[in-house]
Amino acid sequence: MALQTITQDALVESLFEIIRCHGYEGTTIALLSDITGLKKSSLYHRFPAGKDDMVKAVVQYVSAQLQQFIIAPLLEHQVPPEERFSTMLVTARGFYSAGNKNCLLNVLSLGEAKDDIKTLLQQDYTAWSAALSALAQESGLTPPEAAARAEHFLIAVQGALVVQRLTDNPLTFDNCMAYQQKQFFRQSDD
Amino acid sequence: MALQTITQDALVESLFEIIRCHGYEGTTIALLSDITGLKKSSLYHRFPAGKDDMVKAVVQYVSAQLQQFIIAPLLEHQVPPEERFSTMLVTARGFYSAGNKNCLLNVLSLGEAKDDIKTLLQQDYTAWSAALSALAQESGLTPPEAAARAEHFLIAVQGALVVQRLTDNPLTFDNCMAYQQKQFFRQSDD
DNA sequence: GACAATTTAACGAACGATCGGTATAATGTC
DNA sequence: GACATTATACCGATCGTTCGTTAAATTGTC
Repeated sequence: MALQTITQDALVESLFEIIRCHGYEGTTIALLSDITGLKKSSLYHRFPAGKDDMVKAVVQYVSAQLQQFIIAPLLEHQVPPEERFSTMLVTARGFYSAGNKNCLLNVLSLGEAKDDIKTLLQQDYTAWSAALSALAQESGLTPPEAAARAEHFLIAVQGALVVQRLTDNPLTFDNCMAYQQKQFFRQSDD
Repeated sequence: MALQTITQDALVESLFEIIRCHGYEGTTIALLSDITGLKKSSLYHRFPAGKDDMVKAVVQYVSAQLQQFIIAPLLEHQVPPEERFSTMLVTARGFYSAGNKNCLLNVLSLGEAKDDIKTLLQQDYTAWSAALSALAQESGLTPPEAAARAEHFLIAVQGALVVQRLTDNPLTFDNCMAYQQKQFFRQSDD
């Protein structure tokens, strides 16, 4: 096999950064070619089904990352719940570059991506939410209240990313996450 | 003057609905033409500077709507703060169709819209946030805490819209707003 | 009020550029 | 030489945009 100039993983990682920044319609094959350094034909060699194939590979890559570095650590029963939550916050902060990079869930659910791609995004959200809900239940909350906390937190994540992008205030995400950490484990009051 | 087949206001309203749904790159002149009923060349007659001109008109239209129906009522000093907040929630719910329609602030800040357009969006966010902050101060909060409440609320709005679009759960927005109303006027606890 | 001159709105057709995609030839490695 | 990979060239379709024209309403002049 001839030597690959770039590994598939590194390539998908590049595609991911472009798509999360430019969205589905804003991401053109020419742009992908420019940034990855691979000519169009090489991209089509790697992804025979074209643009949708590339997007789907990126979504699957992100799903795997989410599962491995966010969801799995959330379910580590030997670690205290508060510590697992803090670990997740650190990981998520890195994933979103302290709130300066967009979430693929927002970007691709807005665009005209195909339905099977949107289904994958929905599954990612559901998985993250379920892990958070399980964590909240471990800390003593009822199932419905745990589900509400999980949803509130993920709403805060998505909202903080939007607002930070809107305002250029680099502390929006961090401030919001610090507040959410307190809220997530607060005493039940409603 | 030759008779207009559609008023400028109705035209901009149509453009707004298309752009908030398809985003900047996803909105093509052909699509605008199909939905408004005006041919492409007629759209250029109304908006000589082209697509950016149309987008800017939409943003200015939304800014005016925001000012008139959201911000001004928030600052009506003769009405109790809680009532003004409730009124805003009703208006915002209609504006976002109970969470089923996107916010232009999110959609256009993601796309490759020109910088002057993004500046307008930023001003809209700032104006809304400032009005909320003033309201929170009226209800007895310190300026920094009032600003934090305003930001938290707008983060919740943006986040709820993203999550509802992601999950197809039609109650996400309403549930989130009901929770935020309680949070906005709660006793200071941090 | 009659009627030419002007302005406005809308249109069909076409522009160059770029879109996503596809051949086919050249390259490099074993 | 076999074969995976990359490069060159090209395709039809669509992108945003511009042009030239027509029809209708307004304005100016008598």
